[in-house]
Amino acid sequence: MRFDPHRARSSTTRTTQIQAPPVQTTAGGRSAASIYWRETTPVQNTAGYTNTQGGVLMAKQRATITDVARAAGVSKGLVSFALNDRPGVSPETRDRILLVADELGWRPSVRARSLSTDRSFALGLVIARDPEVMSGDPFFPAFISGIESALAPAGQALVLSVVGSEADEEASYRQLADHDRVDGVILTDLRRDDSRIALVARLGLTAITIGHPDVPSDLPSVNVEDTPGIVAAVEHLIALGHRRIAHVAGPSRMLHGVRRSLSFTETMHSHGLDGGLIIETDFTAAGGARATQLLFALADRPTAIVYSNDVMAIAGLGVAARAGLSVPRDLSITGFDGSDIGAHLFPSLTTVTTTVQEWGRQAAGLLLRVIAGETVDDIELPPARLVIRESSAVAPTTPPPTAAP
Amino acid sequence: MRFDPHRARSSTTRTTQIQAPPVQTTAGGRSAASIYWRETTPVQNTAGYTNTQGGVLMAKQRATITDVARAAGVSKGLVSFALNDRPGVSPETRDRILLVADELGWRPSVRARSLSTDRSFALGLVIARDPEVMSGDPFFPAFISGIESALAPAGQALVLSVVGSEADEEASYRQLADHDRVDGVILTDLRRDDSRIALVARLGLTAITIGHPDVPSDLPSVNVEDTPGIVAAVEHLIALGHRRIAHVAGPSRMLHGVRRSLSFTETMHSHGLDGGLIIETDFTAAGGARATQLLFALADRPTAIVYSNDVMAIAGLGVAARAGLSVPRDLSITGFDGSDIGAHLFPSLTTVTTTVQEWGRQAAGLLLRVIAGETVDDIELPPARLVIRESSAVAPTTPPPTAAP
DNA sequence: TAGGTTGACTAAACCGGTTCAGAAGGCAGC
DNA sequence: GCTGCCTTCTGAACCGGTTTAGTCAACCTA
Repeated sequence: MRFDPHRARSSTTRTTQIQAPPVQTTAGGRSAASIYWRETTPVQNTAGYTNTQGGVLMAKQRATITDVARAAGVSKGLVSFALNDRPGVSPETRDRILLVADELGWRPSVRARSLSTDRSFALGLVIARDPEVMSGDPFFPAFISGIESALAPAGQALVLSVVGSEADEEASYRQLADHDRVDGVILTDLRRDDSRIALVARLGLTAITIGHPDVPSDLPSVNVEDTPGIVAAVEHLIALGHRRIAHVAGPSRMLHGVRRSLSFTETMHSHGLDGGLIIETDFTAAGGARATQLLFALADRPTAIVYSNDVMAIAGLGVAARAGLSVPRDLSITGFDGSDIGAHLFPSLTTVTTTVQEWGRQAAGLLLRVIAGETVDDIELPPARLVIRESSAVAPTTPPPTAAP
Repeated sequence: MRFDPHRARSSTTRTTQIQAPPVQTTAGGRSAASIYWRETTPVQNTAGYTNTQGGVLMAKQRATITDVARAAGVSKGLVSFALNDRPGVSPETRDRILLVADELGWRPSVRARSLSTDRSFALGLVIARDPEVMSGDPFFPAFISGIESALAPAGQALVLSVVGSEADEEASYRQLADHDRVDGVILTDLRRDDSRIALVARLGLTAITIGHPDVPSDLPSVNVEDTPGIVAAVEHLIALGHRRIAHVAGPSRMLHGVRRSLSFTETMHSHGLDGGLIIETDFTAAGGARATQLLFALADRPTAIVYSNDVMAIAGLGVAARAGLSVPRDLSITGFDGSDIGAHLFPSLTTVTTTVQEWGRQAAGLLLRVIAGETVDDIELPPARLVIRESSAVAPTTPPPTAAP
């Protein structure tokens, strides 16, 4: 066999010595060395070879398209045609090529394909959240798991980037684009006047958004109506006799935060109530607790609080209990997220739930179609809906204790 | 300009028509079309070109190494040498090449580099958890954010795979390997007799583990001692006078679950107490609630419960409150995770905390060094430590109500 | 002055795919 | 028999890097 520098090179990077000579191993050191065998499928890979050379076990190489071509007695190009279901290949030849490819256990090299087709076969998701906020937030695990369910069958991968600040976020998108890591990105957690809409255009990244941005955007989107959830929560509380209802909102620079606040106010108005009190905070437990304390300090504290996520609502439950208020007797509370834990609290949490996993699945599917060049429509998912549990009940008839003379 | 099929091809995939002719757009349909400009840096990219052809705006192409070579008046190979800091390039030439590369805004193509060097410049993480379990679990967000902090500066990416079952998990690793997506993977959530140790070897994936597997393994690992946290929790409770202490454990097929259970029992024994009661469950809120109910049904119910995660502990607090037990007066509770929300409950949750983000950072760093071929040592991180809050207090002196005649 | 060495550099192969121009052969039509 | 066309297939270019063999001039040594 001819000595091929490349083959040798890639082999040594793919293999390691059976036993590192002691002299190379520093005391206490350890290398990740292990002998392995690149797995091949059914029949023996005729293109593979084994060879010990200088104590190095050569890894069996994966079959390439050239191996398939040689084994099938045709040219590389024809193999490519056959494998990509393109016309110009006779049925018999096509079958033979497919058979041979299968026998050799051939799998296309995503790397080579990427280089020649200028595609990455991967999608990107950049999450810009303080880890502290992300912990306890049930959104991303479910969302990512939904994305995955659409990606894996399509042979695509998800490149995830988690950054703490919005400055790092831009760098992250830039790196994805500069390195051609992904064929498109999913923009989530839209903000007011979100600079990412322009950024992805500048970077040449194909993108879709979760929700409609508030800036002109050509990007397709997957939409979930938050508002029916908030409306339902507020109307539920009003129906229970509550009149002084407060809203603990997420950051107002987040679009969904704004929308929830807005629909909170609108619903209050449409029932002839004043706009209600809105406290803006940051989605963290600490923020939710602080906001709740502020509300309790008011002369006429609200009899109900609509929180814009479950973590803050749970913290609110804690603050209420600590203040000697009984929920729901003295105070009703609603959350937003439908997180699992809410059902197991005492009192269990009335909340708004959405099918986050489905968002992920639909978003990934949509983006894949856009990348494939299809003409797509925006996707509307079932609106958020209210789950009534124990933390909401009829408004107290007596004035709340703190408002008593 | 010569017509170059490849350039034309890649251009059309990278650009879209300024305005899709109405006839191509189905009613209500919308394409993600947008004009963009692949961003280049400082000086005008002399290799770029603009051109309208048949109504299609050609994107400015990114400078390639060939462009740099031409502009610097040297060969491709020499440019590669200069850019990779390899010997054999005169200082003046090197400087000139670097200058030219910078002026052209040249960025190496990760794709081309991947193909020729047989590396992916990415790490993989496969998470096999039911999304329901993952929601509310503060581990992964923090862990991933730690990984990212080590990866981004190194120009590496994280390929994440979230699957629901262990069967899908194997397929996921297989796909990462088959597609050469990553240079290595981080194995977390080790199980008893974990098949992944053998799997990654078979697949030829470089890997590290979080914690020591219970099977022979050559893989380097990042280790965090769980046990001091559990030991501290149990000793804390014993010091408070508790004698009947139960443990609500995670699945026993998970190694960390086993270790926590074991050190629970050992600590009990070493203080002359019986092994305590251990209920195995699944880390979900529902599981934690169920286990707690079981414990309450006992004739001599425990006066303290050590939960192996915070979600279950929080559910336990709910069950206790629902049963009319006051925590910590009638029952002490400890969690495990140090999740944010625990500090804001009433009573706030005594828990065990670890620096999960640091695990991620160290794990990614270690794996990168292994991939780079360095000889590495296992990494030991600071052990978990107990955070005492309000949910644990002196054991009740009177027999618990349910045990009363 | 011939021969050997060194340093800087070029040319070309190579990674593993995709794509296109064109060759070869078969067949129909005139 | 010639032309034209279609189908099937080959050969080669190409994506954008990395790496090696080899060229060439300058310098050193005997």
